[in-house]
Amino acid sequence: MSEISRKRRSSTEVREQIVEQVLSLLWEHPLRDITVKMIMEGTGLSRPSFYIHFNSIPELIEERLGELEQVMIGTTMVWLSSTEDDPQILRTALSGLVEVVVENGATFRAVAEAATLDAQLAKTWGGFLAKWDAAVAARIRVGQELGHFPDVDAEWTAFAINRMDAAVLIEAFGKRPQMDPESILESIFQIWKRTLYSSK
Amino acid sequence: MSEISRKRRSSTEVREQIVEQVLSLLWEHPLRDITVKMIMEGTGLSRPSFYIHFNSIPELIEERLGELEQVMIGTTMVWLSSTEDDPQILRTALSGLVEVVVENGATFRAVAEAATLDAQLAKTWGGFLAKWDAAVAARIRVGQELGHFPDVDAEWTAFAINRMDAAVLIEAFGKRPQMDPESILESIFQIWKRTLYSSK
DNA sequence: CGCTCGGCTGACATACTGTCAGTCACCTTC
DNA sequence: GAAGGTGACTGACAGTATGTCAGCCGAGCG
Repeated sequence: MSEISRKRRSSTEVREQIVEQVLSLLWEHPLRDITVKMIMEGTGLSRPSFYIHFNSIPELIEERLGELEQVMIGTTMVWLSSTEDDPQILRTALSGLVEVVVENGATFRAVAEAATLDAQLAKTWGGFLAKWDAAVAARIRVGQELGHFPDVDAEWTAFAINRMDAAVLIEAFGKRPQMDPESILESIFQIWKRTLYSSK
Repeated sequence: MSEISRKRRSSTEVREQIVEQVLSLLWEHPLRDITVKMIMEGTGLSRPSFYIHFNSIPELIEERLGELEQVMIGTTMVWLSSTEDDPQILRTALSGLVEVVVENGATFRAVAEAATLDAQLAKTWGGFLAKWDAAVAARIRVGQELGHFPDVDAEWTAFAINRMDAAVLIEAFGKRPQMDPESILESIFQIWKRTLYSSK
């Protein structure tokens, strides 16, 4: 009998490996099929080890959402903070959004799926969307005050059009094969543009 | 000890009672909190009895979706089959849609939630949405041929705007307290109108 | 009256989750 | 280099849900 000498690794090292494993599983399976057992089989560690590093699968996914949120704010700030009457700025922002979701579609899909499974993530995801609603509504109001945008209700319009973005991007890029990014970008951009910049 | 004399009821009678029980639970709890045990406690029958009438909770929900689909087709046909260049017809159709979801919001929310839990319902829900995509895309093409609608991509636009409707209506009316139907109708109507009838 | 049909149930097998006492590798300190 | 602490790690367990099945029993039929 050979003695197996176990190597100890740093906590962050293992965490990263688990995350990597989850992300790779997410591209191949819906969240409902992913178990802690399945995740840990890909790491050479036991199932309980998962709980040393994360409290649950939804919590792990929630962490990823937080990281992606930063990136998304960065790519859309160009439009949110602009005051010009130029739809191309909006297009740039939406294009950045599309790029982020094309890269991380499985994570976003998992967030949406896990939100129906886990009360905590449901709350976080709802808050995430609400933040966008508020930001877009504020931008619409600025455009209206400057006479650029039509007199639609800023809050409800932001709500509706953000839900479109979320649903479309997740369905289009949440699993492989993904839909064509150019076509998706063009179609949602047209809807945004016609809704807000129709006077042009 | 008193002997409890059990009454036998017809299968359809029990089925209806179970459905009723599920619908009432759905208005008060997210689907993830609803168990077969919880459902059957409200009926005076044992848990296994559930499986005599339904194979699973998602399957029960799927049945309800089928019934609602018929109603929805009825309320939207007025626009889908029209050839006039009048956004008020669209508004009537959307108004009917809003009404159906206001009444049955919990069911639609449950469908969306169960779609992430159950492969079969995921397929049905995807097919349901795809049917609407095709119908709306066809209507857009008709409008374009008549010179009423702008030259957007019919398929992708239908896809995007339908996803908006589904996400908005479910979030707005899927749980109580519901959002204001008039405001929601107005906001999604404006987006549809500006996207398709912008020349007006 | 006996027989069958079908609604119904207790009990079981299975699967996943989350926890905990206890083990073991590695690092510090003396 | 021995002692001791820290923290990663695991086997085993408890809890809870699902779906199934052999068999019970009420109702209607011949």
